[in-house]
Amino acid sequence: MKLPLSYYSNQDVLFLAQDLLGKVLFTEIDGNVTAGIIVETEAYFGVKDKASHAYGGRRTDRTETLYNHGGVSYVYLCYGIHHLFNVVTSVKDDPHAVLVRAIEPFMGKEIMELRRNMPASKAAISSGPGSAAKALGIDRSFNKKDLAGTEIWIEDHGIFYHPDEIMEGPRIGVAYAQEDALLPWRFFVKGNKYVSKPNKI
DNA sequence: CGTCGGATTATCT
DNA sequence: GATAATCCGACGT
Repeated sequence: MKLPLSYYSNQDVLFLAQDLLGKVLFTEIDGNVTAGIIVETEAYFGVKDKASHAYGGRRTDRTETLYNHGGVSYVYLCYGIHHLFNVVTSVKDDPHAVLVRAIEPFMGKEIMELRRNMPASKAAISSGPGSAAKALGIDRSFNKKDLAGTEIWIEDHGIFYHPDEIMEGPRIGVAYAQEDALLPWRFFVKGNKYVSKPNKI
């Protein structure tokens, strides 16, 4: 069930960004397990992607996480408020990553409701990368964690979306990346209510 | 329903 | 000192 480390060493981040749709992201914090089905992702294409923190091979204290072998988490603070969770993929020194933008609550919904202070029936509880991370209790202490470990991991529950159900479009909030902002590297499940807006191409 | 702008801080220049 | 892979409450329609 738990995805092996070898899963993340695939060097095709565009494939993995789509393949992660339907996989289930778990966290365990102080004995509290929460999990959500991944329904929206974005691919960040390493050193060649102007929207990537590792564009041009940039290495800083923050981006060093991205240069790990695939299968670790990359969590950073955005706009001073929001924690964004990424899956580092590919091999060591090839800094590809997949941003998890939305999840569908799957386990521990009551805990998510407390963390988000809203009912799980509301799509906003885990729609958008900042909200999804908060629902799962992810903060910067989850940076550089082994995704085959016991604090945060991803399982395959055989949830499969037909290719017709997987939509693609430009990534969100990356206008600064110029021509790379137009690349259709955002993937989401058609019609799923937890997908963040805009949920059309 | 849609649009607008303030929040809040690690990180980089 | 400026920026940022965003969110949410306030307001107008």
